[in-house]
Amino acid sequence: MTGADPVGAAEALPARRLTAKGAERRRRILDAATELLVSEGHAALTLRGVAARAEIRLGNLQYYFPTRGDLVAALLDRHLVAALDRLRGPLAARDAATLVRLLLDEHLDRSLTVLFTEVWALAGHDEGVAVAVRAFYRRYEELVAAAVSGRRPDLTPTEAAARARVFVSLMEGAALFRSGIAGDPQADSDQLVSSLATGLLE
Amino acid sequence: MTGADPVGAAEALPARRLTAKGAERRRRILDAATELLVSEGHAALTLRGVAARAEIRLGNLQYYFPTRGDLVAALLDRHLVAALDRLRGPLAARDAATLVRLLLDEHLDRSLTVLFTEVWALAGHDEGVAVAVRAFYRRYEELVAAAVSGRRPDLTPTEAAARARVFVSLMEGAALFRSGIAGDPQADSDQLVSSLATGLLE
DNA sequence: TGTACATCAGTGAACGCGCGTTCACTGATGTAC
DNA sequence: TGTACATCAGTGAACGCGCGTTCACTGATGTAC
Repeated sequence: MTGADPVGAAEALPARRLTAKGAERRRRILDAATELLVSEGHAALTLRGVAARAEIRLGNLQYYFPTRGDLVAALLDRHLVAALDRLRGPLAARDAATLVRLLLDEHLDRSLTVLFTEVWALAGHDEGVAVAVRAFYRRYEELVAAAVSGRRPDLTPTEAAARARVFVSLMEGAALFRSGIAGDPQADSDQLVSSLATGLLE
Repeated sequence: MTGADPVGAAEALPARRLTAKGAERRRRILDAATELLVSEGHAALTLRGVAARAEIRLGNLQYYFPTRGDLVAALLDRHLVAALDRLRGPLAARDAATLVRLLLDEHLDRSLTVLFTEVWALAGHDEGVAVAVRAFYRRYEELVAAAVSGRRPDLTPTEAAARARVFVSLMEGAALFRSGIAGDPQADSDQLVSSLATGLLE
């Protein structure tokens, strides 16, 4: 997937207009691919498997995604865009503690975390994916930095950016321990994460 | 890999004595497999690829690891044990700030982090791997909790455990942003991570 | 020290299977006049 | 409203390839007497 575009850039399909039906089918294919990726992993994400889960023929799938690389690129793009969208609500919260709670609540969704572990693993071996992933986190950090600066106008942009990065690090690390992958949620550490994260924001 | 043993348990090979030469060859095979896993990812970890990199024949590889599952299980075991071993030095440091610095220095090794993203992804789809990974992090947390309790005997075991988990979360999250996967090291955020982590220890 | 034998280590060919991809084709839908 | 045609959508068969695994076999090494 070399040359994948950064977050939200043009999709992987060659220029071609899609009818409403075509767009809907494309969505169903990506839904099926997501399910397969989350439940079985990247190695099990085969074109035949996706087609079967989307209840279409292999050839039809390839009409929308000519190669496996096209499918993976579109899948990555979709989920990075969706993840950024999910951030906007919580980040708009007035109260810092509420902001943190909303973000942490989302991290309890195991399938989201499983998906991101796949993305991280992919980024480790594919520079195109890595570029998109780093662009995603840059945006994530910028959004958090803006939330910090809004609360603490006395901080320099550099200080706010550093807090933002540590905030995101803590959140991503905590996700591993709250999704069942590296551990299961614990009330005491959840509270400590919350207070640390809240402290970074204000 | 269903039924993988927890960290450091018996290896995946059927009971069979290994000569010094056999043990050495087994080590070389796991070295080759590690290189391949880090550079190309789990999907590219094929028996033929490992054999080629270890400069042995496929059949010879299968003498040591009859199935791919055996190889992956042994690889996982080796690296979880090695990761725990790497912790013991830093965790024995007298000074909390030194402890944190030593741990963070290790996280700059990109290949170690890439390896762990693969392990996390694997754990997301394979309950056997997940059991081993959770056991690993339980040990990791216990070691950190002991380091906390040594410095802060006034804390209850529960409080020390919560601090330990948050400490490990922060470290794992920071690894993503200091290995080039989700971002590249930044002096300001590195320092903030250090002070937060140090604060959790004392 | 020699010999017989068990076990360890390594070889090479073959297997069936699922993979991504290619391709020629048919049918459905939209559009221009 | 009808007709011709381009484009969109979907089908089905086939391809070559690399995969994990099986197996019969040979050679090297260790061990018991």
